[in-house]
Amino acid sequence: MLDKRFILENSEVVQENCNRRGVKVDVARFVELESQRRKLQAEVEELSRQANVVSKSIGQAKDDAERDARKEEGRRIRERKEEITADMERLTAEAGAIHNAMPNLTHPEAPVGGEDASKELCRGNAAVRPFGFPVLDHVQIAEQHDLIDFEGGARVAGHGFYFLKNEAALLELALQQYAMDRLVREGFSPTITPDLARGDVLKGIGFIPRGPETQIYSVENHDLNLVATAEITLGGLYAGQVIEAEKLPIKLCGISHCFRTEAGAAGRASRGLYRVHQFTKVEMFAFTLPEQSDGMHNYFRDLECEIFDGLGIPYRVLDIATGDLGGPAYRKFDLEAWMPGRGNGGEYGEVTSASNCTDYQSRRLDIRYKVKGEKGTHYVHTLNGTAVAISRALIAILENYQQADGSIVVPEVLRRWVGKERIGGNGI
RNA sequence: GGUUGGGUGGCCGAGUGGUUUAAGGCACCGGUCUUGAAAACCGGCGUGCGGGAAACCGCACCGGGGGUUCGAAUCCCUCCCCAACCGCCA
Repeated sequence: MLDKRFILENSEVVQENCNRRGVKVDVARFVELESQRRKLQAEVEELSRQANVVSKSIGQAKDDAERDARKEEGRRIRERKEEITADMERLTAEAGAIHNAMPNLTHPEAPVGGEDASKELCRGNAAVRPFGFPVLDHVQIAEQHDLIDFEGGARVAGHGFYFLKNEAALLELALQQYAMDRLVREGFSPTITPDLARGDVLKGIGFIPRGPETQIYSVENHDLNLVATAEITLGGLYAGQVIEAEKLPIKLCGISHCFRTEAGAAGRASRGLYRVHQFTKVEMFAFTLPEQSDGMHNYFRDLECEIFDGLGIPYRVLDIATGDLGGPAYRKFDLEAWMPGRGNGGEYGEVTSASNCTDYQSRRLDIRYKVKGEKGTHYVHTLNGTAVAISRALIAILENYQQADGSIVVPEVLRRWVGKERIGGNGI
């Protein structure tokens, strides 16, 4: 959510920003409604002031006649106030709907355009391997080694659910350990987060908890929803709080299960583990001072690169174009890992995403900071980034590390947790 | 799931219809004292919105919403949340 005063004073900038991001918003209409609303608010406040004066005078009235006259006057003033308040509330509702639809401002360096305009910034250390044998995709590999049971998942919970088995289960734990271990050494506070959250928290982060378009599973008869990412719970952790400035930046990392309905995603490339209703993710989150958020964003991106370089997986880094940014993001970097079994001869597939949401989420969640000795408070900046989304990382590992003999080499950094160097093949 | 008690400023906490302009304390800021610090003392100090160059002024805010009243932190209704205990349970 943008600062209303900023919108009023910079309506052309805001309109231009919405256009670039492909969001249809009538900023001029908002300015008109909001200006009118402010006028009415001033009137309401003036009537309140008069009514307060009258009420106070009643306590000191000399006799009943005067008291009754004053009461009547107070009643009249408040009636008029009610009428104007009703008008004001109509304007507030309409202006609020427009305000709510406005996306965040955009980083000046973010490439302008649609999805195709996203710009490749760099590639990882590992080169794409030449395979001298027919490449299998992760579904085939998993079947060969009894690693994933999609049929069992479907029987229990329907399409999009699965059981990880054997080394795949160990790999999930290993990836969690690997990512958490790395982040803790960077000074992140490790957390295990709730997998459900209240509707207000979801909305504050920028998700829509209910309704036909929702990506979120919600629990019947409760204001609770299965989280789509630990970004929701980590961001919500400080909702309504005022943080002392010297405690910033706060860096958290959290493990959660992530649940997504994937409504409307039917037909898109989604074989196997790529697009599922549940997966596990290690997430980074930070609360920062405004001047720290750009640096923190680059830091998140670099950590994601380090993590995938450590796994030895080829990837590219994208600076996401304006038209493809979600509402809260000011700028977003994605890592796309090379998935040799994807598409026809391999494709890059998104494995992580790091967003700087500036004060867009903190305004909705009411997360502020206070500088010692200064008056007033300011909104913090929030950032989130994927350390490891297990399901997609598994795809990349299985497909990139497959060998001519059908075995899969376990990435070196994960061996201490998986307990072996190779899945299948000679090592069976 | 049951019972009881709660929700008041950054924190603790008083406050049963108008002397509350939300007491008091902690923390914080400034000052006096001191070689320095601590202590003590004096003063300041909530958030948001609007107006103003500023000093400052106005309005709103005591979990959310609604109601009674000239006037509500206070009374009524309703919802939410938190805690403790009991039951069940990994």
